[in-house]
Amino acid sequence: MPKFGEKIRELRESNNLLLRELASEIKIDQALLSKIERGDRIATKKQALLIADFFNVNKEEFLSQWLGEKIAYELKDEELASEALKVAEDELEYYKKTKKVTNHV
Amino acid sequence: MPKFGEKIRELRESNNLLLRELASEIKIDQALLSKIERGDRIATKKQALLIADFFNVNKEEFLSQWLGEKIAYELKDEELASEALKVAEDELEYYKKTKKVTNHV
DNA sequence: GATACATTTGACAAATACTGTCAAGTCAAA
DNA sequence: TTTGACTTGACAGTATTTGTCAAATGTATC
Repeated sequence: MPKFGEKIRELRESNNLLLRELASEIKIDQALLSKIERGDRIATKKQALLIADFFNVNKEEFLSQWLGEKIAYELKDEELASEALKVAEDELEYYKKTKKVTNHV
Repeated sequence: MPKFGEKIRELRESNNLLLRELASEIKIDQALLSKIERGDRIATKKQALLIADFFNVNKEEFLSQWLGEKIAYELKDEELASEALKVAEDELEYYKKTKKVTNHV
């Protein structure tokens, strides 16, 4: 399932790094990185950014994949997932038009 | 913004119910219901179901709107929201094909 | 403007979910 | 059967979400 995790694994392997090595570069536990690559856990945004930086890949694209996977993960057991995604698109579209600003994190 | 909350409010008002009355019917605090209608809070799935039942509306459609709003709410401050939604669709699509079963809730 | 009623808002404790970590587990190659 | 790479499960600590209350705001009506 996890496109994002696969991508990380590809990057890591094509750079001849061990889990342990990449984990240490980005300062996370290798067990956690393993889970992220396998799609058992979703990386945090911060982790995704560290990885993008480390491999020097397109940040927007990488983060979109990260966020997309995060959503897919959340919806994986929902029967109405694809209908919901359409609703979400519409709502965000409409929301963007009205340019409303909400409480930021 | 909140299509889902608006929908509830329309249902409630067209049935001539006060916040307090609907809240009591579905056994939640009226302050919470107010927030849900206004999009300040996202209803739980259980709550969405109770409302659908109470008003006797199409459950699939209603839940899709609920879930869609939940996602939209989560993405409201993300710049890459729409790209991410596309990624999520692809991933779920691909996931569906492989029919893998994960740990259910 | 005072009263009455409906709704909204803010703050908070309690419940729930997420994160990182460790130790033990599997697996493959030598 | 040892070694090294990776995976898995369990758990404490932390962060987020949820429900609730009290106070605030709005809105007629007298």
